[in-house]
Amino acid sequence: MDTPQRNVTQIGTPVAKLKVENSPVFNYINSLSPITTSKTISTAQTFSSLNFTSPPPVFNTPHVASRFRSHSNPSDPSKVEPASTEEEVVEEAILEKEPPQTLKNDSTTSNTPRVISDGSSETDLQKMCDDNVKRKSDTPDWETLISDSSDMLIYGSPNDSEAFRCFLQRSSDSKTRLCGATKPVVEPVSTSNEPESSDALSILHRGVRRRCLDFEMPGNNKQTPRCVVPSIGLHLNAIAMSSKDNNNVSKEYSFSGNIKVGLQSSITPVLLSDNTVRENETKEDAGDGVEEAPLSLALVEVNQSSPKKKRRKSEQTGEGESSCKRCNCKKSKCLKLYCECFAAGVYCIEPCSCIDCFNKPIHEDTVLATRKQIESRNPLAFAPKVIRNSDSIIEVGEDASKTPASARHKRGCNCKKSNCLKKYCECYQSGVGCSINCRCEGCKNAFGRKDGSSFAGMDTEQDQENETSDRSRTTIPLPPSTPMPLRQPLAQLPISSNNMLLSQHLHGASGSSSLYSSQSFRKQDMGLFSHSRIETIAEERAEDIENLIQSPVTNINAVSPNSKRVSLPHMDSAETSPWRRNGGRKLLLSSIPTFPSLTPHH
DNA sequence: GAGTTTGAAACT
DNA sequence: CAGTTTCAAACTC
Repeated sequence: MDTPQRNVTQIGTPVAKLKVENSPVFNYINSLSPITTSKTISTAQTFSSLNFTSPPPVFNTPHVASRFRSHSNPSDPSKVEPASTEEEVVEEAILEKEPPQTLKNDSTTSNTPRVISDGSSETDLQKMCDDNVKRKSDTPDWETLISDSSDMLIYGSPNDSEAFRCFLQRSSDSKTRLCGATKPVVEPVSTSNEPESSDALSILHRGVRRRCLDFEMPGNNKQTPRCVVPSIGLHLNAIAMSSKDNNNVSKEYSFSGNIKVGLQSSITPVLLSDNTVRENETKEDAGDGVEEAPLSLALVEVNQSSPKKKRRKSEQTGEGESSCKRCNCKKSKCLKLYCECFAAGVYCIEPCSCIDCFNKPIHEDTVLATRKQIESRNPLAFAPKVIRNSDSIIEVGEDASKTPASARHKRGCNCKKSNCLKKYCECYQSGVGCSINCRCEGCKNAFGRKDGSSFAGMDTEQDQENETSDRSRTTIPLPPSTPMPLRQPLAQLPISSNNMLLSQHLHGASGSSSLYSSQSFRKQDMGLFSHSRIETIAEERAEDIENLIQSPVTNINAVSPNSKRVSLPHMDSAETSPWRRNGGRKLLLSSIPTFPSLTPHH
């Protein structure tokens, strides 16, 4: 291993050249197809096949290679030196221990980062992903290992900034994602100067990945940029938020799980500090600061019993205790969105009371396939359901102070009988007000009515006075866990929007041109940045975060031309979605394209 | 804890 | 795309 690595690494340096040329490795490399062959096209196709939109022309991101290098270098840390992308790639290929596969080598030797440019189908990618995982770990027990080992092990992303970087990279270069998919191993370490631990981390990360369907939670700086799950990837959200117990949080899927959990799960309207949240989430990891929300949550739950009761308990008590989603599916095999775990992008875990569950690492393939299928039907199926905007959202005819919530349910609810006053209502459940996206009847959402005319406590009852005015007057039941003021700075992260964008991008939303994609990425990046940043500075002043979030774009998008409340631009991802029936929404969405290009927020 | 209600998801 | 069915959570008793 050392030899090849060294040689390869040194390729390009005059001194080493002679040695290298005599090296078997070098010979081997020479025997390969031209290294410089660019497979950008095929790569694009690959993405296409994956339903990814064609990646922006930002392909030659060296980091991709470097990222992969990380895990392959542990054997020779000293060799970790700035090398060209190609070199790194080759190096890795060699270290891969895998027989020289034409395809792979082709791709690796191309200028394009090691995206598998063989045009393999997503299925293939998934397989490859699995293969890679297996190959690298060489032990099928990682999963078990991971499960057994505490999350401490798992979330060892040593470098926040690295994670963040990864996300940026990913967002700016879909290829990276693919790479990640094909190379599930996380390599935040790659550039983190921790070669000696890279292996372990990789392993751990893999474990994590297996633990949850999709841990990409950009906001979670703790999270390793495990450019992982082939297809999806978007459920960043999910995960963390998975805590259904946090009534309000449940479906928010914010990037910054920590923050959001704190925000919404909290009984108190006060934003919980990151620490607070952390404590609730994972007491085991207290202080560790490296746990990832999802997993930690899951782990926490493992220690719990009677999911349902616990959940209710939690809800009722309003405890900030967050936990993973726990389902109770009986017929869906936890492979449908009915299943909260599945919907949240996490595997079912012990506390789940599901029957015949397939949503487990063991059935990873099935899960992924199913997800893929669902996403093909609705690209945003796994996108955050709640879009938490920044304060920029302007409530029509409302004083900002009256704004029920800065967040809105992506698709809106369709309540008929609950008046949006019960958790049947997704808006209410999420702790957000109904919006024009909603098709609810007799909306009395305590967090804000569809017409944006009321807010719990200050409900004027003027509108809708006709119907059940008495009811609404009586008392507007608040959700189990008292909703926090949704205007909390951190609660307004444009998080989900990113998700959606990502989603769109990944699934090649119709008509998404390169330019568009690029813009999406911009947004994404921006959002990611925001989130990551937020994560990173979780303890910094909220105002800072707010500033961070309130980008021009956000502001612009926050308001529709007619000043009506508008969903965030990412909604545009659903612009053509068949499942969007609401005409009003379409109208709003149509205005999106007019938004000025996004500028890199960082 | 069992049964009912509800609305999202899935299906046709 | 609308109507219907299925499903599981939320809720009630």
